Amino acid sequence: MKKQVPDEQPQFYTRLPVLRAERGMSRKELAELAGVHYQTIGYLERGEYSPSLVLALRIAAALAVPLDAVFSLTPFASMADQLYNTEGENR
Amino acid sequence: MKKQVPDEQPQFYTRLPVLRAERGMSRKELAELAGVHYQTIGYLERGEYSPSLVLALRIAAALAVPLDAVFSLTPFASMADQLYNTEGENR
DNA sequence: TCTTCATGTAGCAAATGTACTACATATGAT
DNA sequence: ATCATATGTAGTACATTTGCTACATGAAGA
Repeated sequence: MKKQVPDEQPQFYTRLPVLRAERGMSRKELAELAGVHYQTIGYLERGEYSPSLVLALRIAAALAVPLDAVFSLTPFASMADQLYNTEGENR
Repeated sequence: MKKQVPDEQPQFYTRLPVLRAERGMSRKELAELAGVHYQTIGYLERGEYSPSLVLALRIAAALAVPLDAVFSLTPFASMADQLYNTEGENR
């Protein structure tokens, strides 16, 4: 069964929605690229469960970025900040 | 149940044994750093099953390398080759 | 309005990850 | 010879992931 409410604090953080938006992909498209069910992408974006390593690797490959750019144990800084904002402490 | 014989071709490749050896860590030590059971590390090194994303991230963190340096969907080139061998095609 | 597409919610069934315990073997040190 | 450590094998139990199906909603367009 899925988590109906994400009451627990997240096990991981993801840039999936951002990266997908940047590429103008729907979940369905990304899912097909990664070879998974399109609902699975939704569950990941909503943090309803955390993926397996191979799924995460396939997603990163489909987005053409290293895995650490998509998933992390610690929160991501906004990419805009990283690019344009000197104040951005986190990487 | 675990895979007794790795008859299927691997879902992923790992440098875990090499990296662990370089650091002179036992599986037990690494397991404690990553917060998992020490048998779990063994299963991963033998390719008996593939980890969850968070476990993989914790292991990479314990080894102080990016995840892509430890796990990959495609085979790794030897680090020695990468460092000393111009012929090394793969990264 | 009707249709399509993207997204959310709900549930079930099957596969898999992880912890844990126990035991076997090899190696190195004392 | 004994002991400790590192590693492999086996098996059980439980939680979680994943695929899949179905239905609801909202937005965009014809």
